[in-house]
Amino acid sequence: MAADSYQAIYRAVRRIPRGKVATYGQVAAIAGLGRGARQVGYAMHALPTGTAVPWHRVVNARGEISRRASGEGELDQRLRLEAEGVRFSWRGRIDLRRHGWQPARSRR
DNA sequence: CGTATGACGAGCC
DNA sequence: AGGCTCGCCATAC
Repeated sequence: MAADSYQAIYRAVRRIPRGKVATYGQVAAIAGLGRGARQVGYAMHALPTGTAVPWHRVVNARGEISRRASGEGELDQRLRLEAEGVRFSWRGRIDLRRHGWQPARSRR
């Protein structure tokens, strides 16, 4: 089984409010992994189909949907986000200034 | 226990 | 601006 780290990551992802997105690095920091952004990606990849975790709200630091082995998931993620009101730019990027989730105690 | 891998990130060319 | 390389670190083999 995957380590508890995954559970911590999923917990962090669940905190992301609807209509907002968080970066892998951000989730990693919240989950206590620090710079384990890659591990977050791993955890997402390990998610089963039909999971309750809002994995689609996790994007990379550029506000784009990360490239994965199976290209299908990318489209699914975009559709889910748009359904929540997240707007994509013509280049397929999300405006993090607008949809980027900012957990309490964090400032910019 | 050592090596390889990867849904990332920041830096350099 | 766009593309390539190196670094971080947990998981898998």
